[in-house]
Amino acid sequence: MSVRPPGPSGSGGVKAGGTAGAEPLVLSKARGFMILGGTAMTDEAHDEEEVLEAPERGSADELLDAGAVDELGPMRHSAAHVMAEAVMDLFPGAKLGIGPAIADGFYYDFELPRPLTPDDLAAIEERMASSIAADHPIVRREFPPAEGRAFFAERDQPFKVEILDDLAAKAAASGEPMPPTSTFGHGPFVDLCKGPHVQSTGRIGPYKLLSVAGAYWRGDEKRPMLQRIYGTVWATQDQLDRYLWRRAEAKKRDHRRLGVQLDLYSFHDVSPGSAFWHPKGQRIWRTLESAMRELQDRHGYQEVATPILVNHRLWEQSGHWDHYRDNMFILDIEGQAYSLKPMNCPESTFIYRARTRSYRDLPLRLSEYGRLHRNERSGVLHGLTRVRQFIQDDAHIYVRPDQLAEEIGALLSMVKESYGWFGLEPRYTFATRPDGAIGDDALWERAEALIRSALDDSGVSYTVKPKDGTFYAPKIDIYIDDALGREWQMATIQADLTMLPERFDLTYVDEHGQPQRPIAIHRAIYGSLERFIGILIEHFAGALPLWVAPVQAVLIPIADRHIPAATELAGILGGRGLRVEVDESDNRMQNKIRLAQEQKVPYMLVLGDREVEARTAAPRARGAARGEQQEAIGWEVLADRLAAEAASRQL
RNA sequence: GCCGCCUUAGCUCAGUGGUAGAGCAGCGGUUUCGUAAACCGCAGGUCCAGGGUUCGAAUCCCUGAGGCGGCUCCA
Repeated sequence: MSVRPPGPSGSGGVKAGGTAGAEPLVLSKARGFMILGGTAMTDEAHDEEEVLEAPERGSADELLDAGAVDELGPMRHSAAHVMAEAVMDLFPGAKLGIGPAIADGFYYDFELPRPLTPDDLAAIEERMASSIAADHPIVRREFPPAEGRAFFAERDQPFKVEILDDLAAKAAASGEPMPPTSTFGHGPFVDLCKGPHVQSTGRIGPYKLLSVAGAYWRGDEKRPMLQRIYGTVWATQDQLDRYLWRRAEAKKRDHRRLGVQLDLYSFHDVSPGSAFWHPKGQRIWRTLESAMRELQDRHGYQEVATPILVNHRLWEQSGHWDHYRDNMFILDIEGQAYSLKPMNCPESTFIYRARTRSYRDLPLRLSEYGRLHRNERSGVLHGLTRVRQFIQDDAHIYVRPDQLAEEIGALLSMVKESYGWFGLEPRYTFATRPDGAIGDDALWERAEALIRSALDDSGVSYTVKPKDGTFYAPKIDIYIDDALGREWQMATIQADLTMLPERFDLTYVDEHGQPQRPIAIHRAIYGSLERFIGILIEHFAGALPLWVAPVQAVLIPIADRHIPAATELAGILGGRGLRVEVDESDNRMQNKIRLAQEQKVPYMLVLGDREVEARTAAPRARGAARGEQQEAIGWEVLADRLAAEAASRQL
């Protein structure tokens, strides 16, 4: 069964995913699933049982960022105004916050006498329709500043007045004259607004209101909580339908849903924000961990392990007690405050200081897969991507200042290599000193300059996030988008001249016998293993590449008499390090295939009388089209091909 | 943490004040099958927890927990 995107067929301008990664086994190309393209798929409507098919190499970006957005901005902004008009109409006395266009739509914030319900959204949508049908011209009007303020004050719009007062204050501070108050209005509605807008409300295309959410006024949790209505609007009904369809598809590849469906992990309220890893999920984990260990071994890392439960004195020394205590789980043990470690870094210094370090010892690369606990506020927990306990592929690298740039270069290449194993495209940011950081200005300036030049030397493009560094170090952060377009931080590379080196008084002896300060690089490449696996599952819609798949092949005996041969083949494949299962159930072959397909197993190997006779098996790739059949292949050749495909980490 | 919504069988969900339901999964039996669902039967429930209203609560109210959508936060 397939799912069908709405709209006319063949008109989608977006590239489809590639084919299933099945070159060694499958002669004809498996059919890629066009998750965005307009290729109409078959079948009647299925409700609960829709199978999510993966665009094999489709990225989250393709899934959500399809379709040009920029030219839709004015229309979306106008739609926000029309929605505000409708809300003012239905809720007299509503106070308006702000209402911008955003990617794929718009929102508007309101202060209302009561919470909105889904029925309200329907009523607002309906009221919007009449304003759009009336095709009111959208007109800009300027007022002298005082008049503008009075206009919104008279209409009892305190948030608008606050915005104007802030503009006035800013103008006064800079000595510039206060600009005139710009408004846009249509029909009876007037809003403080710089524009631009479409010419009239009739130009607003098909729209839909999506959700209501709370949002602090001006993003400040000390200010009132407003009600934010999110909506989407497009130039054509077809575009709107497609957007809604894409949204539904993205939801289907949510790792929280797929984790249950694929039996990888679960969450239980006895430990909110912490995953229970099932056998198959743990296999994914081990695969990723051993791949990273291998990469680290090649790059001269040494693995260490440090305690999880630590006396708070350590955190006082590191600065966490002052800067991070709210996020730490603290326990009283015989009258002493202990904490579950939220980071590995301070403890690595004990290993550094275990003996006198020579300049010849550096770089000293200590890696650690330690379990970390962070007390995240309940409202922010989110599947595997925001948890309270997790494991990082962490490392602390102690270098001489002259070695920093080269080491960062090596790290960037490790990121590139390992993300390439999954076809992920990282985005880089450079985060600078935040307010309230520890350490003196000179060290920060030096650290930031060193990172910046390492970044420039490496040739990667990056954006700067001012004041987004940690309290002890500027950093390079690497981001990925998930299936729903949310951005997640993955890898991080931090150049620490202050916390570990200064607060723990780390030294090495230079070639003149003098003590010197090393620099500590904190880095994690996957970042949190939990988060990385969650993102991977969404990226591949659960259809993990052969080398990561928890079950790489299911052997399907057609009848019970074929089970012994299937078991024998499973032994051969297992002997080659492949993870395989034999389906010994008394299901019919078709059902065995269906179940393996639903579990997104990369290969199904069918054995019937012909195959058992010839000691072959008929391979079927997960991406194969319905009805597609492959020629049987001899067991040894099959084992060679599968093992080679897994070893090469082919996508 | 804040605002709103949600929580019924292992999973997906129906049930809006009057005897707790379906499909899938599970178990038993029959079937041994050629590329995405064989057939018959059985069993399965603290209707999230606690309190209240009512003759009677899965259903209405209150409190709490967890989840979802956002906001804030995210070393």
